[in-house]
Amino acid sequence: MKTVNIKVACSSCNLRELCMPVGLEPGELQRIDDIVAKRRKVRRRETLFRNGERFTSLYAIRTGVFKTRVASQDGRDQVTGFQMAGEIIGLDGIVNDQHTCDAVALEDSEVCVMPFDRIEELSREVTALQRHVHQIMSREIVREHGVMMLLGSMRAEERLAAFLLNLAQRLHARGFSRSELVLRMTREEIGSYLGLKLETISRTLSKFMDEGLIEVHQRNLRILDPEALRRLITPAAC
Amino acid sequence: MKTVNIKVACSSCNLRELCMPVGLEPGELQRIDDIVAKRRKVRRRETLFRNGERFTSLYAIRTGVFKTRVASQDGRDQVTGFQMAGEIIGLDGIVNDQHTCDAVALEDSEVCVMPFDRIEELSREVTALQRHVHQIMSREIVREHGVMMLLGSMRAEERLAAFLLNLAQRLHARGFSRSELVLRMTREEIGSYLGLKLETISRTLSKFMDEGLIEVHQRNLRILDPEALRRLITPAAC
DNA sequence: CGTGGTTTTGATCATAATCAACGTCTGTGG
DNA sequence: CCACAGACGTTGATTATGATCAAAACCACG
Repeated sequence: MKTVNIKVACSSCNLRELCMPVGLEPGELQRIDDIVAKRRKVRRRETLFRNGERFTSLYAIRTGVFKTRVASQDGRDQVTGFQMAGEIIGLDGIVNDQHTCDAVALEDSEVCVMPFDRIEELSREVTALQRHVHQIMSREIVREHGVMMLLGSMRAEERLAAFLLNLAQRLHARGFSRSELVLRMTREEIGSYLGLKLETISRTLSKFMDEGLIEVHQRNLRILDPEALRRLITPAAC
Repeated sequence: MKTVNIKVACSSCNLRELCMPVGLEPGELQRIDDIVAKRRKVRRRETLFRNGERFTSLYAIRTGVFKTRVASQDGRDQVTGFQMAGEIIGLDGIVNDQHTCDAVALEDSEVCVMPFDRIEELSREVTALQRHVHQIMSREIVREHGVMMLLGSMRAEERLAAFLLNLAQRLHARGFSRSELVLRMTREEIGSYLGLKLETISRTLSKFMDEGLIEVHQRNLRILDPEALRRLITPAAC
């Protein structure tokens, strides 16, 4: 486990508009700096935490991309999300003081480690932080509602279109291109997330390409016709 | 909107082992009584809150059963959960100060209304309450991971078996029979929750009956062979 | 420059959706 | 209390969607 003890302030972090400090006053911001105990590097394919491990901290992603996955007894597993810079992971561990999923880095990554007892302590004093913690958890619940909608009532093309648009939108919010992106995950991981097999992902991407909606070469993807993708998701929007 | 202002104490509520007061000391319990502003009755088919409504409160279910559902633009909707006595609903509203799903009573029901600003205020002082609020939200996140697993990687029979066992287990925790239960929801609602059509639910129930796993007459259901249902979910558990 | 993981594409199959008809229960008003 | 309408549930026949099986191409990496 690689950790770095150099203290780096949230107040000077370029993610402060996306991450934990959102909406805090300058004075409050300084206090948040204290809860980031340290940083930790996680290399590609390594786990940040695993199902069954003791829960101690939430993690703010500084760089890189993670997937979270849950496993059933018989080995099947389900990707429950892909997380990128500024997003908080580890919330699943709070309820039983142990993690219930694995967090795996999809590329070499770095996270800020925030011991949860420190968060609880500070959020008793800093109202804005308390509110923010509640919002982060609520946002995750709402996101999962969206995934349930996806998995429960959309067809393969709709799921993939929604996935690509969501990815592009989140990357754009982080200063990347609105249309060009690199898939950090395999077709199989996308499939697991969307409840489809990797062959279906591959075929559907090819279909989107034939129709001129996107351009894909390997993991590099360009969205050519975002409006057409959006129409796929909401067909009855006449 | 029917509301009742008679104050009823959590401390004397028969749900105190399941609901908001879990794990609180007697002294803390009294303070929680203060956050239950009032009760509200919701009749069958009526909504407790709707997508788009201003978020003000969390609700603890006292009696009855609810479903929550999200809707896509084009009218399709997805049931995201069924909630019963002692469970807390409304968490989706925290992030944007407005609800993002509908909560519909499946039978005449009653909830305790807990204004969220009061909860936040009190949980700054009562550590056990703060912890509990975090656990409730984390538990919901973990539950939704389970639903994603269900929807993403299980077949119709597995989904329905898991659903029935989960329902029976939760009812049993509330003092009802471990094996006998009344489905408060239609086949269509079960189907929406499980990402299946109502005909598939009906057929699969019939199949379970033919195989002697359950007995169904209308909404009345008896689990005859819980072990066999469990084996359906984890086939490779040899 | 090979080796293994990843991706594409084709052929076939299985599962659940769809379409359709009928049966059954519930609740409401006469 | 009964009759009726409408919602709910069951079952059958057929179809569509995506899974599975298989083979080959491609790429990244050591």
